[in-house]
Amino acid sequence: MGRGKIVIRRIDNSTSRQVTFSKRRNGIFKKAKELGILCDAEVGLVIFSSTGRLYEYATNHQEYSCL
Amino acid sequence: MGRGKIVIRRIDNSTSRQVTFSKRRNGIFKKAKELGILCDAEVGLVIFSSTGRLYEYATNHQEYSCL
DNA sequence: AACTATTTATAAGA
DNA sequence: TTCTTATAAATAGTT
Repeated sequence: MGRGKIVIRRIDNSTSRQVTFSKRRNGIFKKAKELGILCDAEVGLVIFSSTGRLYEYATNHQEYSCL
Repeated sequence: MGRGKIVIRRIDNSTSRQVTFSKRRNGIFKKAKELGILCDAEVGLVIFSSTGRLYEYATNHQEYSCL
């Protein structure tokens, strides 16, 4: 989705790769949250960037079943 | 995305919820794969449906660093 | 960091 | 349930 169609292969330019990583990481986290809410699913997502930085998400449908 | 705009809240109708789950699960797995390839990232994704079924994905950038 | 032209995902319908 | 398609949403390239 964008000005041009892209082929899914490693982005060689590291600046472009970092920009795309940032945009798409946000996108997939949003999708994960939506899936959890819409479909009452539990979702865990863990991402390591190529520089080794960690990003993570997990659904938290608060049940408090033991209170 | 679709014929109408939706609000992000739990889908009450279980048939609709299942259909949406199936569509969006496919979508997010595709996004996970693309992110891994495009950005050379490592991605792990685990999803439990509301019926308790497990779906999972992890990148596998084959390195064979110890061969 | 914004913008926007375009591609992609998908909600609703068949 | 698989296919279609109108429309919403994501995002690639640009500024």
